[in-house]
Amino acid sequence: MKGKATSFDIAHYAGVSQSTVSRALRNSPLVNEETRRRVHEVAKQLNYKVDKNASNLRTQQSSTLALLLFEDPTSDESQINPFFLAMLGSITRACAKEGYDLLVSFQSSSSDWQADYEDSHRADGLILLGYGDYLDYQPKFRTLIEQNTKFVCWGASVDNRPDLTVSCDNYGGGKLAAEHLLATGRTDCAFIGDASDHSPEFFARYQGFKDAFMDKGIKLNERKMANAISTEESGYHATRSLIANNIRFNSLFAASDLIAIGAIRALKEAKIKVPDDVHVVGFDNISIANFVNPPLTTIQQDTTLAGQMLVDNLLKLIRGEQVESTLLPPRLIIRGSSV
Amino acid sequence: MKGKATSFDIAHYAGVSQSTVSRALRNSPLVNEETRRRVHEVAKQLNYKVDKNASNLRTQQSSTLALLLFEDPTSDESQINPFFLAMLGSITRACAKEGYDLLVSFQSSSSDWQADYEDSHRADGLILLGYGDYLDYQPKFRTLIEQNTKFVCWGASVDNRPDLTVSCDNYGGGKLAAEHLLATGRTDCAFIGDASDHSPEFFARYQGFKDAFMDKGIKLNERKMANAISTEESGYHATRSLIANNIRFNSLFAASDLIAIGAIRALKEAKIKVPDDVHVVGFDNISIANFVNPPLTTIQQDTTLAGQMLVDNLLKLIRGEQVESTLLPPRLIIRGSSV
DNA sequence: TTCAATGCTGACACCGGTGTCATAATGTCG
DNA sequence: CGACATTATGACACCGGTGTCAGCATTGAA
Repeated sequence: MKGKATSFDIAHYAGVSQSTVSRALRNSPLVNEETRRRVHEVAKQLNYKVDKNASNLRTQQSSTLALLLFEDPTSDESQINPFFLAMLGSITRACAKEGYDLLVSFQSSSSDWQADYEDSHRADGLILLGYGDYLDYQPKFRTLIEQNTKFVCWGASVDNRPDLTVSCDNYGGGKLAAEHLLATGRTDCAFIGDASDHSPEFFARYQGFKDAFMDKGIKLNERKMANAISTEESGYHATRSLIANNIRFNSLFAASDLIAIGAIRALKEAKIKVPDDVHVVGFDNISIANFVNPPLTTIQQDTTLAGQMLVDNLLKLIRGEQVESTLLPPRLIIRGSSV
Repeated sequence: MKGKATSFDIAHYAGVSQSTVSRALRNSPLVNEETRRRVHEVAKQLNYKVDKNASNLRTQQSSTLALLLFEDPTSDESQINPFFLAMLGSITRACAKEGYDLLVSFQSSSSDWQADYEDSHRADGLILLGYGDYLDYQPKFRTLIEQNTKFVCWGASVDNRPDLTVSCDNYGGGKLAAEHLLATGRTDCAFIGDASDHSPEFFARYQGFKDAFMDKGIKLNERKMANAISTEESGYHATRSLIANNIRFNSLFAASDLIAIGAIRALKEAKIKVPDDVHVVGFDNISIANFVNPPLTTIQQDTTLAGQMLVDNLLKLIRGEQVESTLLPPRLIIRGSSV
């Protein structure tokens, strides 16, 4: 037998027609039990596997999803945000559970995506993942919707289409962080992140945080804020600039764990003790968080659930079913950096 | 226009035959420049994308590679080894550079792989990634070779087929670690990892380490060894058991960074200071390594190069070209845990 | 006995491209 | 001017499945 076996080969050896082979292998109720068994038997012997290309071509679907991972262009290419890697893991598993394959692609430039996976029938739908820059993405989202491309995205919301988004309750998470710091009595708080509306997720975290303080009648000092993107480096520099400007605080909320880790480095360097002098709270609960010194108190996002929801919602969209907006509950993880 | 445009639609609007469209879009030299331009023009207007399934079916190749990631079954599913995630990143990028898509799949059980990606024409070849259990994998490797499946693997070597493996020079890396510890005068050394031949990579690291000590006339004490798989937990427990058995040492070589991080936790818990009392050296240079306390001295594996080599070699195999065994040079990264 | 219903199977068109071959148009040279 | 090479194009088979429809045998009801 040269080359791979085809359904015709199976048909030949099983003494039936190719049509019957196709039906038998998909366990169609139309075929006789005895025939079905024989066909399966032969197929196994010849190590036959259905040709996905032929099958996909005929059925016009690929049972494959594509994951587009948007990286912060400023970050080092080998240093992918561990939070997204955790998401990648859960998405992969969710896909496998649903019998879908997953194509993974890193998108470095936000201007021209390689979003033709669906057009070219390589994937039935797209999952977009990244700390979104809300403003830049909208035009592209519109194009995707116009072309009737099925997609869901993490975090960044899509105008008028809340059903396309799965995200953590960032606002609620910010509140949790604030309430924890308030409970420990550290009310003089700094914020490192991006409180502009460019980064909607960070913005929501900040809002929740601020509002929780407001509820207690405490107003955050705007001067005790510094912008940072989600990298250790950026968190380090932002915190250093606060310190350099002689800004004092006894607690710090970072918009992500990576930022928090950078902040701790800056604090240590300035001989400011964590948690004695400053309590630190991060966001994400990436795996490193437990191993830094001191272990980082943080707001956990349930990546397993998130991946599952992204995949579930996307499959529903593909099947044309109704999807509801999805907001996942965050959870406070208390560790050494704040007690 | 209902549904997606096909090459026949382009043909219609460009006033040529479908054959010509196909040729024009692939920039065949057979088609007239003017015709080519017109076809491209129409295709762009209709947002036409070649149907990958049809194309793949005809050409019998998929311009897709599949990555099978083998997880340590004992590790928590949400905690994927960061080293592999770094590899995943570089492999993805290498694939993109070569114009290949990448299918990602996690394999949890080592007994029955989902290795039918090639049989079903979903991928042209496989990349196997994991801290391999040499003995278990060999039969499966043989099957793959028998079925003429194109694959390369990281770390684990394949009987008689060195060309199928890309790995770090683990032996040399072990030596580097040893020489560094020797240079700092810490000759009373413990090893945490797996020095059996079940884990060939760890074994090679240990061999190199041991031999470097031998070269200086120092024989490692077999009692100062503990088995661990590549997780923080496992490293922690292994180290704790050494301490519990009252085994003393002034330096420690861990077969991986995760193990080293666990070891440091155990040491700290026992009030043993790093690096004052014990120097610690890990292996991998995962991104966490720089952020633990103290920052971890380690042996770096060049994941960018590794990913590139895996992809390059696999593509060569697919094209039927000769491939040579590939051993990547490790590099010592000195940080606070050993100075 | 006749006809309809049921169960099972085979023939065949079709999915949307790619590659081969035939052919028409144009140019070149002795 | 005829023989032939060159260039550009169209017709058509083909990749390996899936879905539809027709056909045949068997069974049951009228």
